[in-house]
Amino acid sequence: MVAPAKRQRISQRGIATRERILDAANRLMLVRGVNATTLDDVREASQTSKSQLYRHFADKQELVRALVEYRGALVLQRERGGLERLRSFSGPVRWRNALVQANSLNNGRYGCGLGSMAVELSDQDEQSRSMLSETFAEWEKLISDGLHRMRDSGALRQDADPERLATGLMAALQGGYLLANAAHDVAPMEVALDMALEHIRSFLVEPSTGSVGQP
Amino acid sequence: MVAPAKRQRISQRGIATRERILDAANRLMLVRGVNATTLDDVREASQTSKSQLYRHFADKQELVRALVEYRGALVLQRERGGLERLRSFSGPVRWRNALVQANSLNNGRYGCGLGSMAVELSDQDEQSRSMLSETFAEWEKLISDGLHRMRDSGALRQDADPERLATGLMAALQGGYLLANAAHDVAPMEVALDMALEHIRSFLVEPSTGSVGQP
DNA sequence: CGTTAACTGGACCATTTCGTCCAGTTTAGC
DNA sequence: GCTAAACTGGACGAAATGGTCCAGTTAACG
Repeated sequence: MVAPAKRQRISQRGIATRERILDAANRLMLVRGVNATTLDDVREASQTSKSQLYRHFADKQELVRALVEYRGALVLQRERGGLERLRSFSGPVRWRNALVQANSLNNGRYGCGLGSMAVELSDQDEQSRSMLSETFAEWEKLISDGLHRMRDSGALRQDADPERLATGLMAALQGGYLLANAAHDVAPMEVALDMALEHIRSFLVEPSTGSVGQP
Repeated sequence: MVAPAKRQRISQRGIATRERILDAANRLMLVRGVNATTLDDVREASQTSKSQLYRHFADKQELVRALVEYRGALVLQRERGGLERLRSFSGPVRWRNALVQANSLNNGRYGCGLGSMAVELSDQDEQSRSMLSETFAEWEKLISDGLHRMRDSGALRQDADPERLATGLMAALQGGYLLANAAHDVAPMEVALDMALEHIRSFLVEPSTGSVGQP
């Protein structure tokens, strides 16, 4: 006989507090990294108190895991918008331009919220690693779905492998973020993405003549 | 008038101790990350004591900076061997195979010693970031020098841009490391490197017909 | 409205972690 | 060999950090 699950009454205020904590953790941990951010930092930035942190999250690890989910949802939501209507090759190009522009606003700093967590957490918390891996897979699927559509519509050759192309593009993006962050310069990210797009372009049925990325 | 710099007498034993500390820090921080590794961890793994740590390094930050140099020297030394005699396209392919095989031994875990430090330190210690950025540049130069030789010898077309190709290859490598680490599977790294090699291959004067990476 | 549980602020505790100090040992160089 | 400085072990201190507790406030719901 199982004890009836104690139903948790949750108020609007509570939800808002939880959101405020996650948002503060998100911002702080993006620039300082997860391990270098303390709970007191989060508490202060979120205008809350210790007991609230521990009411909403069992411990720091749980907060971090919640942040992994939070960021994953943000990224996937953002990407769905940009990738959903991939049909011609101009789609990936616009996608590239948006990412480059966003990253150039901080001169290449901070990198990808998911990628940096993956580096820091993969060998530290198996559950976070697995969630991040899952999120990357979904992200890649958004890309490969678009490439599938391009192939079905005849824009891409039949021998193009959307899954491989999507993985390559994702690796170029993550590697580009990493190098751009180290250099404090968005240029390596541009070069990396252009390489991946060029690679996709080589599978177009009717390759255009212009080079990628420089209008 | 400047006080004469106090010449530091250094013994063989001291050198060995310093080396032992760096080696221990290297191993520990590769798997746990820099911030999650404590000085006590390093002390224990290196079979030394607190006072020795602080004799050889002013503080943790200095140890980390020394480790950045240490790893940079290791990687560049290793890479010089593999990249120095790049002449034909089989060179990069062998290089790829060696990296993939090494990474597959840990099922994709741990990633690149330089890349992971770059993610963790770039927004935390400007000096480390700058050293890492410098090391990446030297690494890329080893690659681009090889590509230059391939171009001069007529293997690569004249319109190939060795610097851009090298940056793209490095981004693919780093992104591949990152995804492989998150997935605990070397496969994404293979796909990423193959994409970059395919891109280089597209600049060959006489493209071979076989695909890259699967013999 | 009144009761109950969610919520809040912040004092407080325990541990971890960086860093210091010092008494004793070993080594380099004369 | 002798001496000075490098070297070593480990006890110790102080601050940072994760985590607990509780008295009081606010909101949900009959």
